[in-house]
Amino acid sequence: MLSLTEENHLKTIFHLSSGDSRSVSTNSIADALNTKAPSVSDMLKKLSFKDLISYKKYQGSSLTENGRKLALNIIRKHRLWEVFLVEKLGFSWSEVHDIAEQLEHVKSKKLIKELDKFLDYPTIDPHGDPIPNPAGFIKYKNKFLLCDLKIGEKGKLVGVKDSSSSFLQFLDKRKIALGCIIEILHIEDFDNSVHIGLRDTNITISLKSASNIYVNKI
Amino acid sequence: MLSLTEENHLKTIFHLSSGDSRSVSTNSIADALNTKAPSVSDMLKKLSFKDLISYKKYQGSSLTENGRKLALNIIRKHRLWEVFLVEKLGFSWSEVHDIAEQLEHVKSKKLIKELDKFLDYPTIDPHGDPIPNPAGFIKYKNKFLLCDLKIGEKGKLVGVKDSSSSFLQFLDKRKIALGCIIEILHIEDFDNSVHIGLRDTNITISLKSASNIYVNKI
DNA sequence: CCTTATTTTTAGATTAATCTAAAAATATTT
DNA sequence: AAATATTTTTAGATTAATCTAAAAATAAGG
Repeated sequence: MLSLTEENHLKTIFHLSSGDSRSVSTNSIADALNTKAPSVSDMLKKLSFKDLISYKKYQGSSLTENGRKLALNIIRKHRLWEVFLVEKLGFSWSEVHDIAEQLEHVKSKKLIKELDKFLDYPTIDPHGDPIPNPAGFIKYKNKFLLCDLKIGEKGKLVGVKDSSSSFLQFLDKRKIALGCIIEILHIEDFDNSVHIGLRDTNITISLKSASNIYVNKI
Repeated sequence: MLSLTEENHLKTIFHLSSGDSRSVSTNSIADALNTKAPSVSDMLKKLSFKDLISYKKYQGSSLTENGRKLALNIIRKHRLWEVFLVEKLGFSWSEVHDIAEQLEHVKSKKLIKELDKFLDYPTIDPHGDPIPNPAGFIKYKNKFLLCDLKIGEKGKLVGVKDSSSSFLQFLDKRKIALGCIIEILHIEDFDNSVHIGLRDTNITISLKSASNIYVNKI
């Protein structure tokens, strides 16, 4: 049985390695978890001993197959709970992360099985991220950053890169939500800000914002 | 912010004092929490310092008004989650306790507010226990133990005293559920076992079982 | 009411998770 | 490639939660 801290480390390593077997630095884990490098160093030894990560001193760490399975299971739980909070309890997509961070650690196979059924087997969470299946398989869609579209191209919003609540609320204020059709109208030479067309308005957003929005070209 | 252990101690003191301001012994808390007396002793000091219990060495402890409020809030969460698990996810009443023990510690006022609404403001949990309101008020129904009914009297099952899953499964097997009408047909002189009439069968249960079933006389 | 039994607390250790400060390894830059 | 900077690890402490064993207080019984 994993402790809360062990689970959080596994999940963070997964996210930082982008689901890959890429090696992740100790400091980046510490930053992501709001903790300090020595704490992470200790945990890496422990997770390595349990064969959940492969770790050579000073060389970063990456998930083993076992570790990846466990990480994906936690992420599965997190995302299913997010769907529950939005679909059933009426939360906004900007409010659910912190609550799901707690719910994801509740231990019960049956609970997640029944929750999945109750939600009618969703495949994406409220931010557009794919929900791993019970076996730990995750299906990535190929998608583009809004900033990579050319002028005149249109995309359908399918996700965000950084789903911090401040960015999600920024989108809410502008009525930009999952599924919106966005057209690139113009890109400012001066600061690369992006003029976009929505259903019934045109607005300008910063390059940083446009680099945080995933779309499918249409 | 209370730790998980602090929350569990408060809840246990509430249960052992039957919701009263009665004083509770250190050992009884240790037994209920599957821990040892010295651990409880330490925790009592801490909770006393935080003004959540009143505690004089060697004299047992009881909840303060603050402590009672917090305990009832945890119990509220526990019971709402139990309703969710049974009503929405299809769990049996014998399966929900351990999962609710975890869910009750999730911190989010809004989560419980919305869950309550989603469940349509239930007032009792799947075992017939009353759900405290958000202000920490709990409404006890006056109810009788089945073993206290006289021969010929009838009662409607409204709760169980000890809701251990083994007892609940015992009831399930006999198709005895919340709301059942039970009539006392006969009490054996020899061992005080109780012969009861259900909707379409008569069976015999032990005195111990009959002392664990709450009914409203009808 | 004094002796014995029980309960409760204190004392002292242990484990997990954390930290700061210092040492060691790796990376960078002239 | 030597000097400097950065990253990572080790060393050593701290806090919370736990335990066992021993001491202290209370309760029970003759």
